[in-house]
Amino acid sequence: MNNGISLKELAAELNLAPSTVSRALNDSYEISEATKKKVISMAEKLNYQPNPFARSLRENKSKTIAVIIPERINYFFSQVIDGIEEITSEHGYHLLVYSTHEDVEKEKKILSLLQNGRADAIVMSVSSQTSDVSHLKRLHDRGLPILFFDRICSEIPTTKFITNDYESAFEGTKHLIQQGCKKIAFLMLSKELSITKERHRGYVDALKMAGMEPEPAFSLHCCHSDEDNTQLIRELLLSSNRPDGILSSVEKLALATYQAVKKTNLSIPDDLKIISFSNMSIAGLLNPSLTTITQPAETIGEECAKLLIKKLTKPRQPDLLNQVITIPSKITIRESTLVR
Amino acid sequence: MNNGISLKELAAELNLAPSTVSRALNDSYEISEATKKKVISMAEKLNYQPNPFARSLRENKSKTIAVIIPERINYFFSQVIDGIEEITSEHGYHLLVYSTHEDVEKEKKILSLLQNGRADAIVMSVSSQTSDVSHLKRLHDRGLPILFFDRICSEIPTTKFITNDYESAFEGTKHLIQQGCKKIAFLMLSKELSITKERHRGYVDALKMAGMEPEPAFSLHCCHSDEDNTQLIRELLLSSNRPDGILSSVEKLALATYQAVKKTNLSIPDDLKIISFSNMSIAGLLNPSLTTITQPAETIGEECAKLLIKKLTKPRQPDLLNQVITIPSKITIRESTLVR
DNA sequence: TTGTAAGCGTTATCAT
DNA sequence: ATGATAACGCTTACAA
Repeated sequence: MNNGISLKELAAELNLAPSTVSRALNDSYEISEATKKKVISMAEKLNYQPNPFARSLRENKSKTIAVIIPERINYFFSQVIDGIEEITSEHGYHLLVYSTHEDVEKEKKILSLLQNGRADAIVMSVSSQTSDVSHLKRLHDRGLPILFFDRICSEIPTTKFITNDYESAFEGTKHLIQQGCKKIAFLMLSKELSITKERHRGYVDALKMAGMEPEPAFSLHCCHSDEDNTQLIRELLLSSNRPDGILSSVEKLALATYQAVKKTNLSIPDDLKIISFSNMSIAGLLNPSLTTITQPAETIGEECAKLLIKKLTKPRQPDLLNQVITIPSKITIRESTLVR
Repeated sequence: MNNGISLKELAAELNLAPSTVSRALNDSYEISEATKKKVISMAEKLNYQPNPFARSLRENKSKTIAVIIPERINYFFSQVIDGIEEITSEHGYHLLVYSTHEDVEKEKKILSLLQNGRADAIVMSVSSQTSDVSHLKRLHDRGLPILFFDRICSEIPTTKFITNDYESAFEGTKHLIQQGCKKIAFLMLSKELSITKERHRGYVDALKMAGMEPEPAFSLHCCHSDEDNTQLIRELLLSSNRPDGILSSVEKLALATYQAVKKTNLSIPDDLKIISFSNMSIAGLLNPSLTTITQPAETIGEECAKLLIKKLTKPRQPDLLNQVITIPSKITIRESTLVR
C-alpha cells in the first residue's frame, strides 16, 4: 500500500534539509518559530505521517506494549485491557494482544516472539500451566520490562498488581460459614497459580478459624474444559459426602457449578451455597443471582499502564521495583448464598 | 533493553558477509547447503532474532494486522478475535487490537494512526456512531486492505463477513409471533448500523407476513449506557401500550431488558417474551434462560483471517472482492419465549 | 538557525 | 557461491 510521503519528500517540498524538518516536527529548540510553522502546516497539508518502523529502528523503541492473557472470552481480562488501553493510548502506545489459551507452550512461543524488541514492555497474567518460568526470566534478564497482574510470578523480581486474594477468600469463606455451610469446597484451576495459592490459604484459614478441618477431597482441581469441569463438579455434588458450600476461585468454575447443579436435583442456595470470584456484570441476572467477589479489573489495568508509561517515557528510570501492589476486591452478596 | 545480536554480528562470528548470512537464513537457493547449516546452527546457538523494524522498513510490511472493535467486554467480539488470532498466529502475524468504545471520534483517531503502515491490514466492525465513512474510505483508497465483519460498511468496496441477519431476525420474530406475541418491539443500538438495518427489515417483514403493523414507538433506539438503556426499556414496558414481545438486535439490550423487567412487576416469559442476538455461553443460566440467535463468531474471525492471509502472503493478489459473505446464525429456544 | 552525513538492521542489486 | 554496497525513513552528532 501507499504509505504517503516521506520526510525527505516533505523536506524537498519545503526546500529544507530533512534534518531541519525532522527537528521542526519534533519541536526542537534550535528551529525558528517561523520555519516550525511552515513545516507543520505543510506536513498537515500533505498529510505527512512518520514511518513508525524507521523511527523504531532508529530509536530502538516500538511504542508498543504486549499484553498476554490466558483467555480472551473473560470479563476480567477484557476489563483489564480496557484499563490498560485507556492510559496507554493517550501516550501514543499501541497494544499487541495475545491469548495463551491457558497453554504454556503457546505462552513460550509468544514470549519468544517478543525477544526482538517488537514490544517495549509486557503486561501479563500467566497461564494455569505455567510453573517453570525460565521463558519469563529470560526476557526479564534481557531488560525487557515485564509487569504481572492477577496471576503473578513471584520468581521474577518486578512489580505485580493483584487484588487482596487472601482476605477476599477468607471473607468469602467466612460468609459461607455464617450462612450455615458446614462442608465447604474450594474450586481451583491449577495449584501452581498464584491466585490459587492465596485464595486457598484464605479459605483454609477461615475454615480453621471456625474450627473446621479442610477436607482434601473438597479442594477440587479443575481444568480448562467447561464440559470436564461440569462433570467433575457434578461428581463432587453426587458423592455421599457432598459439600453444602462452594468458594470458586475463578468465574468459569462458578458457571460450571451452575451447569452441574442443573444436572442434579440439588438447588442453589438451599442445598448448596456458592460464592465466586467473578467480574460478570450480569451476576445478578443468573438463576439464582450469584454472590461475587469482584476484582477492580479496570483499575488494575490502569495502574499497570500508568507505572509502565512512567517507566518508559521518563529517561533513566530505575527498574520496576520487586513489589506486590494490592487493590482490594468487593464482595456483593446475592441469592446464591441466601438462607431461606 | 538488550535486543540480542544483529545480523552483522552473527556474520562476523561466522566470518561471512551479512548478505550471505541473510540469504542463508532466508533459505536462498544461491547458498550452499554447507554454509546454510553452519549459519543456522550458529544463529540458534547465539539466539539470533531478526529485528522486526529493520525488516519492516526494508520490506514495507509489518507482519501485523489491526483489529478494531466497538467494545472489548463482549462475547461476540472476543470470540471473533480468538478466531482471527487462531489463523494469523500460525502465519507469524501479530494482532494490534483497538476498541473504539462506540465512539466514532476514537475510531477516526485509531484509523489515522494506521495510515503509516503500522499494520498490513485492518479487520473491523464499525462503531454505532459511524455514518460518515470518509475516514475508512481514505485508508481503503490508499490501498490498505480493510475487511469488515458484522457491522459492515457498504460504501467501501471490499469483502464483508456477516451472519444472515435478515433471516435470523425474521425467524426470531416469527418465533415470537408463534408463541403468541401480539405487540413486538425491536431494540437497536443505532439506526446507522448495518446490522440494525438488516435485522429491522427481517423484523418488519415477519410482522407484515403475519398481518401485523410495525408500530414506530416499538422500534426502540437505545444508546451505549446500560443504565440509560435500562431506563428507556423500563419506560417502554410501563407505557399503557406496552409490548408483549421483544427482539433485541444486540446482546447488551437483552440484558438491559432483564434489568428493566426486574424493576417492574412484569415477568418473562409470562408478560413479555424476548429473543436476542447473543453469544453468551451462559444464556441458559439466566433467569429465565434466554432464547438466543447465536452468531458464528469464531468462524467469522477465522474466515476473515484466512482471506486476509491469502491476500497478504500470495504475491500479486487482486484487491479484496466487493462482496458480502454470509455465515448463518443459530437459534436456540429457551425459557424466555416459552408459553406456559 | 540550518545543512551534511552517518547509522539503526535488514534485504536486494550488482559485482566477483 | 559469496561479498560489497545501496537503500528503506528516520534522528542525531557534527559542521557551517
